[in-house]
Amino acid sequence: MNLKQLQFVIHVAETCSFSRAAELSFATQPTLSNSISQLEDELGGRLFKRTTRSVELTPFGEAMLPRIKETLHSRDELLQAAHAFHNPVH
Amino acid sequence: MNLKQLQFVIHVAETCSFSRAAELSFATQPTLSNSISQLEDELGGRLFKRTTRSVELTPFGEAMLPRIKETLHSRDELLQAAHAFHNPVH
DNA sequence: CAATGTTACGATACACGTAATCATA
DNA sequence: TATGATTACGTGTATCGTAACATTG
Repeated sequence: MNLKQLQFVIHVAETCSFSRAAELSFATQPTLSNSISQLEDELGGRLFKRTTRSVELTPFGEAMLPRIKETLHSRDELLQAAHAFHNPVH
Repeated sequence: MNLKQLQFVIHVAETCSFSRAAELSFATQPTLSNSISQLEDELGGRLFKRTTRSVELTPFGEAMLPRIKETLHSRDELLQAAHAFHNPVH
């Protein structure tokens, strides 16, 4: 599991599409597809239900999404805090 | 920035030693040293003050540590939630 | 000078993209 | 059958470990 995979999940959930999520992520569709499959294997279940015309979160995906967002949010706060430390508000 | 680097930081902070942290992390000292240097570059400052006999957190490191722990904690909760979803308590 | 962190460098593995394939609305 | 996801596969890069080096208490 890594942070990039989590960001991919967010983008897929937001766009309901692997191809559009790939654009958002500056990656190709296969790269994103593989990366998410790998994460799904690690988490023990599918996060998305795919058909050729639609992508939607599974119940498992719904359950994981808030946790995933929280983890990415923590990362963002960490980066912001690092930046703020070196550029303090006077 | 990745989760492994964050875990390395925790181990170094806990042991006050790169070599002991490397053991905890199942990595070699150079690997850990490089990985942390890379993170420090990305965050814009040294997290640890090194001498040959001691390693201690810098003020910047002190400031980042809680954020780092929080991010790793979020990841742990995500993994636990995934496990719990497939092994619900009856 | 002994213990510990860093640098250099080569090998291996992994991530990524291209191309081809599969699936379904 | 056209759109969009997956699989196959080769390549380039990044990660990791070994060995050599630097540093300092």
